Formats: sequence, structure tokens, C-alpha cells
Amino acid sequence: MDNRMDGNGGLQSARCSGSDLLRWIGMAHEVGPRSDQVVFPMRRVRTGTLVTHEGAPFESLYFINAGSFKSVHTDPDGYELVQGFLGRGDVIGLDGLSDGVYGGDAVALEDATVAIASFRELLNASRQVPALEQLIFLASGREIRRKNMTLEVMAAVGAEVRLARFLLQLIARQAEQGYSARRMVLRMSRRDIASHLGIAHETVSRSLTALADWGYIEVQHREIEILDPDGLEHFKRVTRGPTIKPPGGRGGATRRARAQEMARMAEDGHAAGATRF
Amino acid sequence: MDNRMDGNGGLQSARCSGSDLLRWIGMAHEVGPRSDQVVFPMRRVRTGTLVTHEGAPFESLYFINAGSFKSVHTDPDGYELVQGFLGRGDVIGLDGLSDGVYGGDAVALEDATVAIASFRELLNASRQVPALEQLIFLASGREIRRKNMTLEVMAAVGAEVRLARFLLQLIARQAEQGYSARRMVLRMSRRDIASHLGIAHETVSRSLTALADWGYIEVQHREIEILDPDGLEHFKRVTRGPTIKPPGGRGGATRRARAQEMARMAEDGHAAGATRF
DNA sequence: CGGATTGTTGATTGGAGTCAAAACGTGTGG
DNA sequence: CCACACGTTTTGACTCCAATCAACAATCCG
Repeated sequence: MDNRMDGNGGLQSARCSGSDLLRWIGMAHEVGPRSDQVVFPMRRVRTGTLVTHEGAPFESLYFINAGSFKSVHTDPDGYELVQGFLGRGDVIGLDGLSDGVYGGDAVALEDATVAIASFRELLNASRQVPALEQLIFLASGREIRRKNMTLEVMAAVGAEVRLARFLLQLIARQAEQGYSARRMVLRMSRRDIASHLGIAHETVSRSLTALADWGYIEVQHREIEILDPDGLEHFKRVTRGPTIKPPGGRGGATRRARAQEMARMAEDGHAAGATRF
Repeated sequence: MDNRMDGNGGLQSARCSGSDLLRWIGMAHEVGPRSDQVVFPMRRVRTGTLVTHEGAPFESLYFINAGSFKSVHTDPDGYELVQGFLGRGDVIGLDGLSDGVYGGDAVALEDATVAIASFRELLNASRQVPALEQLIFLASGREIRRKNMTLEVMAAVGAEVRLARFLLQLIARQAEQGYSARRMVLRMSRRDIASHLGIAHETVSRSLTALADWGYIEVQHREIEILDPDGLEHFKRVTRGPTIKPPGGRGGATRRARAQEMARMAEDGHAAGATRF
């Protein structure tokens, strides 16, 4: 029922069904005639436009059909923090469930399309279509899980490791949607990434070239190609001292030393991480 | 109906009502005769015991009545990350809503009491008592909001600022529950705090003494007293360069310089932050 | 074509990670 | 109760990574 591209000459109906929402989020198995009957208005969002405004009263959830967003929190002093990046299948506005106010601005990073689901109406509809209730629970759980993954990223010492984890998360999400697991386009600026990772934007730039120099990735502007997925996957695990001591225990290597070591391995024919443990 | 202490000689009934859950989480206004009829088993949890196990199938949500917990994620290499700390009114296990598996171990930091709510039964009950559905939404939203606050903490440059933000968050939550807004007892170890904040545990120790030296707090073992709430509130805003440039613009002061400046002010009679801006 | 934003690179220095060791607290068992 | 082991916390010394300041290139946009 997603008749956004119904081929009738650009007349976009700007509506979608509950079934579409279920499909976008990965609950296609719950689609049925009941969920087909529930309709939601859709909205095209142009780059830079805000879908939710921080502090505005929570009314609706926005289901992303296409495009991507960043969620930005601005504290009272004007400092900005990028709370996360959202794409197809993600839901905007869930933090409003807590106190009835959106917790950040959702800014479109590219032209996008979202379905607008009034929370009240969504709840009403869920009495007829229980899957819609599950939809909210699933989305909430994912949001929490996603935040925890972000914590893992920021917990990493070493900017290169943080960036490696970030890139692997992005590409994994993209791969889940059926796109390439090797090539990607960064929709956000270096500065946005820096804010999200808690590092300086110069460091993002330097770390990208470092990962490229070590042979893990190739960088051109905002296009990234993963050259050595296994090596990068291995490299992202470089952290500070293990809480559970390794049995063999030559734990003396610093993260930098390990990074350089891995870089050397990578130069010797992209073998880094190819070794199974 | 929370008859944990029903005064009949220590016989604890180990049960509570849906109304209790609503009260703990701050939805007392939704309490009614319907929610009284819904009952949940309760469980005492001793220090160090796990309530949820990472990777175990999601079945229940655990509502904390008393005590506190840490949520710990262990990655495949054995590195541990403290995802958060939970106390009265918080809900354990919400991340299981995403993929049906708990995302971390919930470890009791002290003897605690929780209500066990089978998610399936909770949903069934919510058909009779809609407030129970709201309960889950509210808890989810709060969890997301809480994670975003943790991101703010970790985004701070400077270990002392991170710690200041962390302490202010803890004390704010405690004050919400009606306890002191000045004195608190840290239930978790320095190492746990370090893991949560993404810094070395030695740095936690040093930063605590630094905040104490500057007159913001007093530290004795795990007991903390906020000596200068306004000063600490002001100090926590010390961040890196503003994204929105200040009009007067003497933006050259480094965070360390500002920290030392505030320390001097504090020494001159705890005046730091007392000035209104 | 300017102007602004974005991205890259360099030099410098402070801050925090790391290693080390000791003081302190806690719990256990004799 | 003491002795002992173990974990926690603190403090010190050193090194090095990343924030910062600065300059410049590249790109985007009106």
C-alpha cells in the first residue's frame, strides 16, 4: 500500500498503511488485512528540515521510509550533541514517551520521507491491530539497544577504534536493509560524527586517513569502502586492559603499539584479522 | 497493596499489585481499583546476584522497589561495559523488547527487592488496565532519555566535568525519589563508575579528590556530600568550544584554565557559581 | 564568482592512560 | 580476635594521544 511511487505520473498520494510500517521495521510477518486498513499520512522532508523540535509537545511518532536524520540535543548553553543517526526503519520521537516532550531536534540529512503516526491514534488502532502495539515496543527496545551500542563506541579508548566501531555499526545497519556491506556514503558531516563520538572533528578526519593508511578502508569525500572487513572487525576490539585477564597474558602491549602492529600486518598483504582465533 | 512490610511479624507476602508498580514509577494518579486487582510476585535479591543474564531469552520486566543495580554488558572478548545504574522506580530488562534477548547482566549492588512482571501477562492485564500499557511506554521513554543523558556525560571533555555531571545526575534522581539533594552514598565501585564514564578508574579517584579540593564536594569513602550545588552545576557546563559562538567572545580560555579559575573562586569562600548569570 | 561551510594537515601542549606501589577496607577462616 | 588474602582506593611518575590553535584546500551554494 506504499503507493509513494504508484507510477501514475508523480501524483504522490502521501499515505501509507500500517502494513507498510510493519514492513519497514522488519515485522512483515505480522502484515495482514487488518493492518492494511490502517492508514497514515506521509510527509516529504527536505534536507535540513526539522521533523521534531526539542521541547515541543510529544504528539506523533515518525516512521522513516526513506532518507536519514540526525537527532541533535542542544543544552541550555547552546552546546550541541548529536544523539544518534536514524535511517529507514527507524522511528523518530520515541524519547517523547517519557515526559511528553521531544528530547531533541530530528534534522533530515538528505531528502526523506516519513509516515506521521499520531501516538493517540496509533494506540487506538492497536486495539484492532495488536501488531501495531508490538511495533512500538520493538522500536523502543531497538532504540535502547542502539544507545547501548553507542555507549560501546564511546567507551573505546583511541579515536581510530571509536571510528572503526562507528563505521562498522553504520555499515551493519545498511547491510540489514539489504544494501552493500562494503560501500557506504556518509550522510553526516565530520563535525556531526565528531559530536556523536565525543571527539574533535579534526580527529575524525585524521582517524579516517589513519584507517585508510592502514588498509582497512578507502575514503573519498563521504564515500567509504571497507577494504578489509575482517581486519577492521578485529581492530575495533582494541581496548584498554581486559577485566578478565587473558590466559597467556602478554598484556603489556599498549593500544597504540597494537594499532601499529596491526597496521604493519595490514601492509603485509591485508592479512590482519584474517587469522581465526 | 505493597504488603512487604504489613506488620504481621516479618511474614513477607512477596507480592505486590499493579497499583504499586504505578506508584513506584510515579504514575500514582493512575492508580485505581482495577490496577489493585493485578498482582505480581516479588523477589528479594541479594548483593551480587543477577536478575537478568545477558543473552537469556526475554520473558519478564523487573520493577525495582528497593535497592540498586548495575547493567553490565560483556562483549565477546570479555571486556565489560557498565551500561547504567538503576534504582527504585526503574525497570530492568527493557532492552529485551528489541530482539527477545536481554542485552546485559543486571547485578544487584545491594540487597534489593523487585517485582517480576511477565511481559506476556503484563500485556494481557493491560487490556483491563490501560495504565499498565502506559507504564511500559513511560519506562521505555525514560530509559531512552536516560541513555541520552549518559551520552551527554560521556561527551564532556575533562574527567572532572564528566564526574560532576554523573554525580549531579545521581543526586537528581535520588532527590526525585524524595531523598536528600546533598548527601548520597555511591553504591557502585570506582571501577564501575570508570567503566560507565569511559575513563580509567584511577582518573575517577583523582577527579573526585579534585572536585573535593575545589570545594564542590566532600568525599569519604563512598559517601558524597555536595557542598556547593550551584558551583557544581556551573562547573559541569565547562565544555569544549561552543558551536554557537558567544557574543562577547573571549573564547580562548581552555577548559583547564576555566577549571582552575573556578577552583580559585571556590577557595575564596565558596563563591563559585553563586553568581547568577 | 565570491562567500561560507566543510575537510585536511601541521605544530604544540595539556590531560589522561598506563604502570607501579602502597594504604585502606572487607571478609574469611583458624 | 587476629592473621591473612583479596579487592578497592589512592597517589606518584611517565608517556603519549588527542584537543587545541592555526592555516589552507576543497566543496557547496546562492
